[in-house]
Amino acid sequence: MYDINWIREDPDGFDAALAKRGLEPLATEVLKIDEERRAIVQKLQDAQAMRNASSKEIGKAKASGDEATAQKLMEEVAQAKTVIQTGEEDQRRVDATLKDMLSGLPNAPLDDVPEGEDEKDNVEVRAWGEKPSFAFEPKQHFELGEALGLMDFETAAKLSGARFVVLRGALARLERAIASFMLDIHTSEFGYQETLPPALVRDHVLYGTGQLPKFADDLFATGKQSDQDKDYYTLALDKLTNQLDTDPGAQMIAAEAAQMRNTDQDYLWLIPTAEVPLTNMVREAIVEEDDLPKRMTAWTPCFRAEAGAAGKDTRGMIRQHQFSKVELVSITTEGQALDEHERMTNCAEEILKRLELPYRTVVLCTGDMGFGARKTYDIEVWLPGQDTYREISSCSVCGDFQARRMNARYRVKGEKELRFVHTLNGSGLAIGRTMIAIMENNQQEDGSILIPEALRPYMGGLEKIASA
RNA sequence: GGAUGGGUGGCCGAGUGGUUGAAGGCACCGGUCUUGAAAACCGGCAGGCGUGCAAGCGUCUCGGGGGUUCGAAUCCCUCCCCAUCCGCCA
Repeated sequence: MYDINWIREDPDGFDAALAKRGLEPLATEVLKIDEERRAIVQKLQDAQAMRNASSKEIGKAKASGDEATAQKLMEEVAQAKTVIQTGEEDQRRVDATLKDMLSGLPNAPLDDVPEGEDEKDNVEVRAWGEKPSFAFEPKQHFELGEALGLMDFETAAKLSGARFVVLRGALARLERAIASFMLDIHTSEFGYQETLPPALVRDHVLYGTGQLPKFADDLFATGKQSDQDKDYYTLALDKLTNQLDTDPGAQMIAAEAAQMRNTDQDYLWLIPTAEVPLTNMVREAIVEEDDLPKRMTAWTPCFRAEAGAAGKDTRGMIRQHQFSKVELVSITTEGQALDEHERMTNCAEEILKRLELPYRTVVLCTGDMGFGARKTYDIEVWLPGQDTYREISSCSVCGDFQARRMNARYRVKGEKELRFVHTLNGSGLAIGRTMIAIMENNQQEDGSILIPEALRPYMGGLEKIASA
């Protein structure tokens, strides 16, 4: 969410930010509405001031028994009332228009973010590790996993359809081992507090981090009131429409149906990432500057519907409706945010180093960045089976974009002033993709997989995953 | 799912129609005292929006929306949320 004051001060800067995102200029339109809004507010407040002053006078006049004056004032106030009523309606309307307009806009990229269309224009900032060489043709993770009998897409499809997987035995344990390993490092070495948040959240929480209102199609929603119920109430309303004028009973039923349809009670969303609950920990709160940065990490399942992504990465575990991830979130002051971004990215990279997995880090170009980000580093791990780098972590600094949506602020030390916190999030790392990388990089000619040294304590000392 | 009770400033908490934007306490900030600290005492301290160079002024906000009234934290309607007990349940 953009600061309207900033748009007023620097409309060209605002339009330039939108241009970087490939959007048409909007400043003129926004400022026109803003001006309209201020005119409405001014008029409304004048009327309210008059009403308030007169009301006090009425009180005094009545107290002193001056009924004539009181009566005259009351008539004046009655006239102001219509002005107030329409003014309030106008303000609500124009506030909503402005909010709709601004809340659908992606965050402004920082100046040092490269401009570009899509992932082709991302810029590599560093690479680490040596790609393994094989005396044989390296396989893809699903070939290895299925051959081992520990990765089963067919059974998963029976249970849940496409884009799910069943892991068994050592691979199932590997998921747990990787997650524990990551959490241990982030908590004991990097100062993140381990957190176990809910995986179901309310819609305003998703609005806070920016998934709603624009990306509802990428999410799974759950609820006791099903969509069919809603359709039912809608249908009932349609059927009743032509009876409404004549039948009071129909009116009552229609009112009830309308209410049921518009009620989102018990309606929750599955989180697409732990970023959502972790970042929202500070929503509607005022934190002390001394408590920042606040660092949290969580291992959670993540759920993504990704309606638009059909046909991409259909084989294997790369793109699933459910996967788990260790997430990093930092809540910082304005001044801390950029350093924290570098730090967080290093925390994520450190995991790959300890797992001895080659990777590169890229800066996403303006066209490839997520909705809420001002700058994003993607860490891409080398996958020899696919002969390519694949994203395994995404670390973003969001400025105060999410904080404005959440109304999350901090008190500047020694001052009265409140400011919006700055938020950052990063994967530290995606578990499934880490598993894939281990499998493909550490595969042996016989199809077995060497477990990285660092993980062996988490695997009960197991050194190699092989078929029984 | 059933029954009740609630939602007030950073936190706790008083307040049932007229200088109450809100007592009191805690926290925080400044000061007096002290070698220093604590304690004690004095003072300050809600947020948003509008306007103004600023001091300030105005306005809104006591969960959200609507209503009654000259006037609402206070009365009415409605929605949301929370807590407790019972039921169900890992």
